[in-house]
Amino acid sequence: MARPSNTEHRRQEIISGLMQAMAQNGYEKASIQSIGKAAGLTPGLIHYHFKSKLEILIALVQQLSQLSEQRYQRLATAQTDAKSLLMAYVDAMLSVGSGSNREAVAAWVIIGSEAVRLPEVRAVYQSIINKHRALLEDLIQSAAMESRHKITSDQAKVFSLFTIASIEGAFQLATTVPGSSTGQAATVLKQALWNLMLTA
Amino acid sequence: MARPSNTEHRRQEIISGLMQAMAQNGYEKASIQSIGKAAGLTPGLIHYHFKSKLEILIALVQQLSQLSEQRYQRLATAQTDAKSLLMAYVDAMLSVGSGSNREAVAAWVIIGSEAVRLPEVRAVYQSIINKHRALLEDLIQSAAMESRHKITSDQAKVFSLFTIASIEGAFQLATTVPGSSTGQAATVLKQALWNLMLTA
Amino acid sequence: MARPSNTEHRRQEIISGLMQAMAQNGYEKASIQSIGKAAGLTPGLIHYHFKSKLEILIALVQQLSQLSEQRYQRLATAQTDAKSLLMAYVDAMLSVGSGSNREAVAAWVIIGSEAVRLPEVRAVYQSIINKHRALLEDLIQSAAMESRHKITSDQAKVFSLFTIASIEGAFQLATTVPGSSTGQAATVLKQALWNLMLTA
Amino acid sequence: MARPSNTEHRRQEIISGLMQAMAQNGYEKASIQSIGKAAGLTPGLIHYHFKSKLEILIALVQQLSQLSEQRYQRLATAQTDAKSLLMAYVDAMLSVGSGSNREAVAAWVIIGSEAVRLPEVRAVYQSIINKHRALLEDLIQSAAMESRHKITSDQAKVFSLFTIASIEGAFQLATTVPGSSTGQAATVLKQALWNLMLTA
DNA sequence: GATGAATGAGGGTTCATTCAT
DNA sequence: GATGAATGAACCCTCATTCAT
Repeated sequence: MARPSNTEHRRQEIISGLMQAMAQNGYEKASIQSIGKAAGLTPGLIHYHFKSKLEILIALVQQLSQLSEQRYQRLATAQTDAKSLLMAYVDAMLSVGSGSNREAVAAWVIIGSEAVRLPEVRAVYQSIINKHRALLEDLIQSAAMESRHKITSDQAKVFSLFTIASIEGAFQLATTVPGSSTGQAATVLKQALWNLMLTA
Repeated sequence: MARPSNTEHRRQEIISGLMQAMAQNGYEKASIQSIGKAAGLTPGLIHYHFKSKLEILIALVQQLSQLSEQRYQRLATAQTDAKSLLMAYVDAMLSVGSGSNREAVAAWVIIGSEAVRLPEVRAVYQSIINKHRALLEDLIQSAAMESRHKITSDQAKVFSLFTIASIEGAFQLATTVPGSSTGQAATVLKQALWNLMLTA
Repeated sequence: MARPSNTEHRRQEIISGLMQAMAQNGYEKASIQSIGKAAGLTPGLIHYHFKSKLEILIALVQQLSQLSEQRYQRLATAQTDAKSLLMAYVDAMLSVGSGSNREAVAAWVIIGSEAVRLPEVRAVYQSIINKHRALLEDLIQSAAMESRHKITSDQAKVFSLFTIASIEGAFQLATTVPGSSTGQAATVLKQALWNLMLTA
Repeated sequence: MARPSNTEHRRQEIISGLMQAMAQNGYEKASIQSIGKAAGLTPGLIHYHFKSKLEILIALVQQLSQLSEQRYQRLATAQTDAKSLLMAYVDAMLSVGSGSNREAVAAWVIIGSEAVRLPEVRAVYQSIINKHRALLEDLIQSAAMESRHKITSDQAKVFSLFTIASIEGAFQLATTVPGSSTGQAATVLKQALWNLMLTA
């Protein structure tokens, strides 16, 4: 009797459409029209599934966050010691190679700058960053303990933020500067982070 | 009698107006009207001094770049050894404290994301980054030589990019995440960079 | 086995839904969605029972008219003399106290203004007003005769229109101006109307 | 040097355009396009002079209120006694005959119903009504005193509201019911009001 | 140099209505 | 009867840019 719902599927299409449009033109210039064209949907339908363009953006932010977390979880299961877990984190964040991921990285860079002005985006962005901070502090403390180094809580916090900053910056450069690769960034960051912990 | 030209002054006011408006609302939402309000000028006058809104943005990018270079030059003159020069570079980039500089940092973060989609901005952004890369490679090589460490050209390149990424990322976090400071970032980055060079 | 028709029940729910939505947002802003939400029905179902939104409005107009007529009939049966019938008419129109009736009054005020522009609404509205005019003229003539006053047909017409105008205006004020009550309006109108007839 | 401002003139054109469009199609259906067509202006220009459509409506409400007050002031200067002043008030409100005034009356009826749902309109509408209430109470008290009748403050209040209701209702009928004229309404209302005061 | 009115294109969003299920 | 996805047109509004003054 009732028509079956395809909302989840459509929402996913729309979110992907925004990601594509955003990677090319930024958020403001990613018009509902262009999102619709990328997703093969009409503007009216997009607003049937999302109340506003901002809501699509929020959904995209959350999805990108989930994907990177999944990448970490996948890499993490293979590790046995704490140091490897920490390194796996860096790899999970920066090992983005495929074509669709280029769009994801570009979208994430743009999200970072939208977080500057859009309170709703900023809120979600901050909560994601804070989740990463907490995770990283744990990883750093565990790795330090494992290798019998003393690290204060403050140092763990600072190293954690530094790690995140390096990753975000690597995304920025990877998106805008030819000849910069996130892969190399991962290698250096892992080295730098470990050095920091040893010399703390 | 012709009145004395105040073009340069006006252009400066307009550039500052864009910076303020952009720090609050991003580039796309920084309307000519809002730039005018921030600068105390009318829309018509803005287009008298700049052909287009994009031209103002380009001018702002160049100006912010010059300002950071001047900060470095000022710090550099006080240094005598190569390591100190390298450290001075990091400090110059990240020692941004005053209120008006908060706007500059926010504007720079937004510029980074506009570089993703606007070819003209990307071109200028890349040339700035490349200038920094070249400078940093020199600084790193010099500092390494000074302390009698061997660093390959490739390593210098990678360290240089990593340094820039960490700085850009620190700007991003400083603008969007409370509790993150560029000052702390400078301290850690200097430590990390020096460690990298020693263990290279 | 055919399921028993609930069309009449559904139609009634939809009409009530429009009344609620209209009282809050006016006719134009009473979307099919909002009517559906107020009635607990889906947009598709509403269009199954009504060809168009305008049709629902027409049905509401007629229903409100019937309700007020029923109120009059109920009050009228208790009266024995012509003057009391006339007063009962005024009371029936203006004695609207309960909460759901606040919505009815608001809806009626809005209907009055929709009658300005929508020919279909205007036609129904006019026929309702004309029915009231005819009834009132009769009531006035009867009451006048009963008390042995001579009233011309023209005077009856004018008094009748004046009465209706006072009632409609009382609705308008009751809906928009705090401190105005239809109850007080009824008292004064009855007094004024009777005076008019005596001094005619 | 500077271009002379024609804002006031344009604003007036726009307000008149809204009045025309509203009288025909109501407020919601009076699109910025249709207002522009009525005024010979482009939509963009309308928004240059008014921040929003609602702002135009508010301006129209205030203007209509001022016009009716001016009509009263003009009639009032010719009067010497209090009763005549009171009657002049009724005449000023209801003596609207010319073609452009038909539009004004229709617009006012629609405004009354928009006051039901738009808080900003309601606020202005209420303040206008309250100004009239205060004026009418004064006029009624003065006329009563002049003719040596005692009227309580409460009675004056109630008569004042009743008068306003009758006027608003007369507008409603004049706009939607053929054969109803505000002129006749004025005659009856004056008679009714005076009777009320004498028999109070 | 400077003003501010004016344009025109395009933006996000709403919504009555239709229709496959 | 009932659902809810889908459409397409229209709406209000924003804005970079132009230009007469």
